[in-house]
Amino acid sequence: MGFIHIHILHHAKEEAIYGSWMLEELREHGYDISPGTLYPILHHMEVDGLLDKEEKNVNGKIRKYYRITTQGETILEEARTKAYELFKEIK
Amino acid sequence: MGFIHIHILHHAKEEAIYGSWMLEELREHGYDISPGTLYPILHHMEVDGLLDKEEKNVNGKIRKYYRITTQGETILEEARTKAYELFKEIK
DNA sequence: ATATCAATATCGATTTCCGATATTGATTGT
DNA sequence: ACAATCAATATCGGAAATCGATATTGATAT
Repeated sequence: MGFIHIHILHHAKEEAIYGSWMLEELREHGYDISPGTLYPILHHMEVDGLLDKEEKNVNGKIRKYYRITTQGETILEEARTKAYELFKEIK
Repeated sequence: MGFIHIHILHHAKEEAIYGSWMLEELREHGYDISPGTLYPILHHMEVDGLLDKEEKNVNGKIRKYYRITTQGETILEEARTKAYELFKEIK
């Protein structure tokens, strides 16, 4: 569970997200993640029951939207707490 | 530059640190880092000029203390700012 | 000398990540 | 109807990071 996972869960809780949007979001915060890293992570998190997938047709293209699950929210809270612990150490 | 690096720089700024102490410190915060990961990182950060090494005899054993360098402080500040950016996103 | 002990170092195996390229699939133009 | 288009997603071989079990170090005590 790295920073990327936490961010995915966080945004997937606020609204439905999709891959390339998430890539752009992370890039804006200085995190250049490769698509070859992100997409497998999204799949894995779906299989693990942290995300729900819904396919939507947007401008004639299929886009896969992910939303957080109840289990994902639990994991997010745990990860948030842990990240905060670490962060307050160094701030 | 992951979280581990930031923590190393942070603690090496406050006081001289050594490998196994750092391992314990991270473990207490739920980060189980392998010695096989940490020691090469310390060496690398020394070569990169972020840490200064000083060997000391403690209870008849040689211990290698690391302190942050001026360059390391610069890097730490940058990393701290970036980490804060990311953290305030998810808090 | 040699046994001891914590700390440090090593290295082959595993896992994770990169990034260039391929694939997908509904729409548009002809 | 069919090919071209385009953004989004998927793939996969290579590179890099990490693991963890084991080896090494070196001053001290016996």
